[in-house]
Amino acid sequence: MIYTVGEAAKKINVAASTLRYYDKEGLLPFVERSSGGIRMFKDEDMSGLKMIECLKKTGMPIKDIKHFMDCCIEGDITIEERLSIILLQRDSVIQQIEEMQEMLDMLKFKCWYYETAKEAGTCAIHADMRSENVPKEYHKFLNEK
Amino acid sequence: MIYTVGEAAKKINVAASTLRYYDKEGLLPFVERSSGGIRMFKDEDMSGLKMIECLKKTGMPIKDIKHFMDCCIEGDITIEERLSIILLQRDSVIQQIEEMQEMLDMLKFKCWYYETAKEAGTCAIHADMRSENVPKEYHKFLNEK
DNA sequence: CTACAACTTAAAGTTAACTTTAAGTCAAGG
DNA sequence: CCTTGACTTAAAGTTAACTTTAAGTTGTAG
Repeated sequence: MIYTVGEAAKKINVAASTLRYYDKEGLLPFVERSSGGIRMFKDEDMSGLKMIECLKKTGMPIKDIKHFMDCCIEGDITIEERLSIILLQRDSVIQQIEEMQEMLDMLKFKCWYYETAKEAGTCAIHADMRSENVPKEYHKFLNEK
Repeated sequence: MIYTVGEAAKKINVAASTLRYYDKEGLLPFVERSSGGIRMFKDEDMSGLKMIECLKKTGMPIKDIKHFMDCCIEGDITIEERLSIILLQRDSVIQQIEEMQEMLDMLKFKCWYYETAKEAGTCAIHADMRSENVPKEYHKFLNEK
């Protein structure tokens, strides 16, 4: 199956102009062209696009993604380099998830805070709230003065 | 305890210029000034900064954060609005974590892919790899042709 | 063969979130 | 009182990642 830039873009849910931009930046060295110059995305190219999306969504800059894709084209001599890039990215994602989890905990605390305030009709309820009336998991968010 | 902009910035690990920028954008309506015009961050202001950091790190645009902080200043009449903002942000973070988890799964698969290729000395090992030699959790990443 | 939607490029424009610069002011130590 | 480092503002500059525009080409359907 062959896709044009517009079809490929729809498949991975980005704008066609984005794929053209990626191509210009060298992220798509694997994409071939028709005799008339039209980009032809093969099925195997789509997994390349998914890899790009994965690296992009996990915060890798375009330039670093280009480097990785260049390594892919270079072949087996870059296996170790690619492995170490992916290992670093994996660790980065683990950290990002941890940080997001902390942020989620804070937001959950704030949900509780505002739900409690809503019931009471005022945020003042929290000014003299006693520790034992605050769920344990939220204690770390209480203002230490 | 009172902090200057530089001290407050250090405490939450951002640049002082960033806090001045936030102030200019209206994110810090709670910060008071000395008679000479110097910003004075109180201890309670620091938890406001932490809230801003939380919203920023979870992808909320500066303008929306400003709106939230404005609501905080407005008082109890905005409790429901603040609650619904936080609920939406909480749901957004849950989705973001889910997406990151999917990306992590893909990166773990790629780690396995390159570790296997490294041992074999070539990525070609994956061309005719049989499904039963691929760990189950990675089956979803195998190219369906 | 012609129309037309979707493709092509280069170049300019956009947006968000800062960061830097320049010129000047504040406040604490000696 | 004076120096000095950190503060102040307004305005300009930066960066990344696109997006839009303009002018032209390709390829398919009728």
